[in-house]
Amino acid sequence: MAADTATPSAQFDAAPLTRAATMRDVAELAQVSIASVSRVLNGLGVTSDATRQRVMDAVDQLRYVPHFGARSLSTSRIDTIGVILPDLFGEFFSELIRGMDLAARGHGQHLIISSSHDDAKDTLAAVRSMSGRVDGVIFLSPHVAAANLATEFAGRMPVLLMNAGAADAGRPAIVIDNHGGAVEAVQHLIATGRRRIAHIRGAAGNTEADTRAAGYLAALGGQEPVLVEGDFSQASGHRAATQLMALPEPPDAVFAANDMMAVGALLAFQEAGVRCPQDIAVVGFDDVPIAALVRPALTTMRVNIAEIGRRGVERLIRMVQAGQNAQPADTFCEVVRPVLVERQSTAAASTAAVNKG
Amino acid sequence: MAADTATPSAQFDAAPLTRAATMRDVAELAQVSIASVSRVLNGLGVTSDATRQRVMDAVDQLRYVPHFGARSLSTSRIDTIGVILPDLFGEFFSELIRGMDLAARGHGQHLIISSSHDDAKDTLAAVRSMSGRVDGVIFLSPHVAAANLATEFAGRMPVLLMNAGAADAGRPAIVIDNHGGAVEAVQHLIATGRRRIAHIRGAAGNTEADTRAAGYLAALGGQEPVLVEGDFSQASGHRAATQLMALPEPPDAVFAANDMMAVGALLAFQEAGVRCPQDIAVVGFDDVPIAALVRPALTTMRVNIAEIGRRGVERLIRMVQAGQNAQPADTFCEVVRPVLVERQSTAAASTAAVNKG
DNA sequence: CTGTTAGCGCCTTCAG
DNA sequence: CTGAAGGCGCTAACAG
Repeated sequence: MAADTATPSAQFDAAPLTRAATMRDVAELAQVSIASVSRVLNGLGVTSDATRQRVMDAVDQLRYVPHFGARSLSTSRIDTIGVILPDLFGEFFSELIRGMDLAARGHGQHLIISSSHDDAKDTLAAVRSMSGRVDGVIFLSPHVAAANLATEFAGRMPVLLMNAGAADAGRPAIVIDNHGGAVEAVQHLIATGRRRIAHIRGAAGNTEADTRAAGYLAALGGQEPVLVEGDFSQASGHRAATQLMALPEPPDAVFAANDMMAVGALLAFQEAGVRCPQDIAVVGFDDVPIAALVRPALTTMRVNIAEIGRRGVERLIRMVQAGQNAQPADTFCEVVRPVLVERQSTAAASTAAVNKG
Repeated sequence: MAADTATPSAQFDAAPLTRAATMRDVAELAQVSIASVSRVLNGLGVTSDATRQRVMDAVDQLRYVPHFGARSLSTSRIDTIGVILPDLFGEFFSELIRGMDLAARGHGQHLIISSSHDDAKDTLAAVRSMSGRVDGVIFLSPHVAAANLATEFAGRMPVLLMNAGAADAGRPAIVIDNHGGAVEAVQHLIATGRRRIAHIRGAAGNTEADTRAAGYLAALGGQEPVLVEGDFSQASGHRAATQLMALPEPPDAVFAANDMMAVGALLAFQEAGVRCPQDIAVVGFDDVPIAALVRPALTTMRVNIAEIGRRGVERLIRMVQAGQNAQPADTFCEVVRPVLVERQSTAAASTAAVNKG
């Protein structure tokens, strides 16, 4: 181990703290040219072992860190991707970022994020403030029409849409297969012997709600639809379930458009003495953590959020690289299928009896 | 292919898509000097209305966006703060980022985050890859000792610690008052008439667990301590509760070191026919969303995570600014107190009878 | 293998 | 009020 503070030879560099060390400082200390320093640092070109060693020593001693802005200026690379998010639900948000960050890091990219944008104006401002410092943007805000984006970014930087409803925007997108997921949920209920399946849907006008409801209707087969509207909140699920129980011909199964409403419904049934899954089966959507914690544990359609985030980042990186090579962009829409997670809330009649806690 | 480098001025802006517009392009289009463009864009110096207008028009037309790297190079500012996180629990993560992002945006700063670092090596790599592109770093990883950080960053850039246990690192920090929170939780149980209070603690060695357990012991007063160890998971809470019920003298109240263990305990009591809050009261810690959804709803110590994130960012920004003015750094430890949220799980005997669903 | 030399895009004195 | 010119730190040709 060498001396800590500066105590070099002839010339005194006793005050390196005044200013961040620069490549030139390293070059001087190592007695080489700055070009050599650059080569060593970037592993490009060829350098003698001796030179490399001297440079590395100097770097350590000076605690040199390359100036990002300068590098970016001369390479015209940013190695950063931006993510613009709406006001997202806890678990979703963190899982998404986890997946994105993992992928980004794996590709030597940084992630700069801007969250909680609940109106179009706000969102657009975030986008603007990002441009110039990111190679591309991933977009999850449902508040800005794809059209706005198109004009804002036309030919400027790659944009990947991941908002629900971006399916046919004619731009690169990754979306969750809400329709397919709903179909599978209903089919599962049918397969486990349920004969009167209701749907607690999300608010009309919400793309996700609409698509899931459409899937429900499509999968019903000959059964008569029973629809109640909620708003994705637990309370609305509770209310909806109460309505369902009051029907002259109550259902023996419920497909809720998301887990929170399903949980609300479970509580309502419990309070009313309606047993789940014996008297009524319940399926949710999303597989939020609480789905596994409620009793009975909730069967649901799991959306692998982290995976979606990872895919998004990798896709965007490809787009960025393609853009640099002036290759034609891929503007198709990638679809992610939710998978069924079976738990107690839809156990079939025979096994249902076993349900205890 | 075609190397049409020179595009004489007489022509208009037919092909600006080849390359991002630069300040020089704007200057030419607006028929002014680069300096004027800079003045207009930054609102510095003085410019005639006419000039300003011409510049703005050109900016719009060219969709000019300043090159971040170039600006950063000449101003030696980054306007970005880095956040390094461990593998965080869903809700905590998202709330924290929400608060941070809000504060950062309010100060014209960007947030670059790196998450899911579960070992020291990984964490350090993340830190390194950030240095040079952030003005300062907020640190939440418990895996890297403050000492490592100190040497890694000594005098280079401001670092704010927000990991549990950073209280006496002698560096700027913001921590949650785990001890005080635990004390308040226990006092609440005492105040509502409980006379034998057990604690389900987190794993020994975990700073948070240790501190909360210490708070429990300190608040007990004359009561005899009853300690069971868990690991912050719901399952461990379930096991711990089972152990407690098997005691010759079972407790009439439980303070769990976090909500997930409290939920596990609630389920265990429920399965065993032990009524909450009539037979036993339960308090958690954190106030995760599920705390309000379980039945009975869980009394807990709420930690305002978003607020902590906001504070952290604002503090770091102050540190950055102070550092630029070479002012003495504030290296004290800021403490955030959790607040008690009363729900059904600790209702006193008299009101407990009302509890129904 | 190594050093010299232009810029990258922008800000900022300093003259006019 | 405006323009010209130098430099921020780094990379990437191009000579030696």
